[in-house]
Amino acid sequence: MSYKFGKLAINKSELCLANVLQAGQSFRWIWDEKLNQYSTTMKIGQQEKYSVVILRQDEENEILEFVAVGDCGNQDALKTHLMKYFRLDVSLKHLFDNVWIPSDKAFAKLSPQGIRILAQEPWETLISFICSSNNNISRITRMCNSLCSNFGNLITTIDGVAYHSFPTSEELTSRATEAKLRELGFGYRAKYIIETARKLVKDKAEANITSDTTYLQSICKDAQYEDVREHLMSYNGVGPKVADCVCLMGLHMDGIVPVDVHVSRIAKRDYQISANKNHLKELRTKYNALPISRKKINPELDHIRLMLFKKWGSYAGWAQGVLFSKEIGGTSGSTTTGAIKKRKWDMIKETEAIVTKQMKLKVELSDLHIKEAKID
DNA sequence: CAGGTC
DNA sequence: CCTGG
Repeated sequence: MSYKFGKLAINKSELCLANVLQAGQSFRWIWDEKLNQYSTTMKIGQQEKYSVVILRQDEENEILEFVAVGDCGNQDALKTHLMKYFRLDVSLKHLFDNVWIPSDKAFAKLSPQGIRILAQEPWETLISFICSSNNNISRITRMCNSLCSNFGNLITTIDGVAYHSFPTSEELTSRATEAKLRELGFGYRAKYIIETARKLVKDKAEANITSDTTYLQSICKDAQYEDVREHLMSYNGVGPKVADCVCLMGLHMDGIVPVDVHVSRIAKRDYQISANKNHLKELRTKYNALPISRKKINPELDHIRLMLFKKWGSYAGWAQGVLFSKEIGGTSGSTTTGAIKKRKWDMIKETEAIVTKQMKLKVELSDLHIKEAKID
C-alpha cells in the first residue's frame, strides 16, 4: 500500500526522529525497520478521535514526510499539528548559539542533534510516566502498548499491525481493573493507573469538561507551575519526577527539568550543585503552604531543578533533554514485530543547521495557548 | 538495578 | 514494591 505523504522542510540537526521518538519521551511510536518509518496513533489538532500517523525522514535528511492514514483530505491539519507536536517554532540552533553555549561550557563541545522536547498529549503523558517509575524503557514501552491494545479502540490494521487509540480515563475505568492490569504485568503500578483514571473522571465531571486533554490543559490556566505540580501530584503514583515530566512534555513548560537519578548525578558531577541548609530550609518553607508538595517533594532534588533552571534558562527542560540523551546514549524502542531492539545512536554530521521557512513562520499556537506558568 | 512513589 | 534483563 502506498500513501501520499506531505512534506516539511526541516534539517536533521533540528529534528532527528530516532533521537526524539525512541529516547524515552514517547513510548508508542513503532519503528518499521524495512520501510524506515515510524507510525503511531494520535489525536490530530483538537479532534478527540485517533488517526494512524506515519512519519519518515528522507535520505538527504532535510525533509520530514508525513501522512495520516485514511485522512488524506486534511494534510494541512496534520502538518500544523506536527509542527506543534515537534515544537518546530523553537530553534535548537538558536538555543545552542545564543543561550546554552554562552552560559554553559559543557554545550560548547556539543551541537544540535535534533533532540527536542515533544508536545505530547497530557493524559497519555501522565499515564506513561506513572508506568515509568522504577522501570526501564523497554518495559514502559510494552506497558503503554498493552494499555492501548487491551483497553483502547481499534483504529485500523495495516500490514497485519493493529493500531489502537490510547484509552481515555473513562475507558480505563470501565474496561480495566487493578487485577487485570496486574495480570498484564503492570505490577504495583496497576493500582496507580486505576486510581488516577478514576480521579480524573471525577475531576473532569466537577469541572464540567469531557476531554482528558482539555481538562489537564485547563489546570494550567491562571496557575503557577507550583500549583500545577501540586495538582498533578494529587494523583496516586505521581510524585515530583512524574509531575515534572507531564509539565515538560505534556504541558509544554519548557523550563522544567525533571530530576531523576541521572540528572541528579549530572548536576553533582558536572555542575557541583549541592544544597546548603539555608536552601533546603527555604524550600521547605515555600512548600509548607502546599500540602501535597510538602509531603512529596524532596527539597534536595527540587533544589537541583531550580539550579539547573537558573543555569539553562527558560528552555532548561530542553537542555536537560540534550544532556540526558548524551548520558544514557542509545536506548530501545518498539518495532512492528514487537521485538525490542537496541537502537543505534543516530549521530548527525556537523552541518550548519538551516533554519527553514517553517521555522521562521512561527506556528500559530492559538489553540494551544496556555498561560505560561511562571517559574520563580 | 532500572529515568520513583507509597 | 512488580518484573525482567
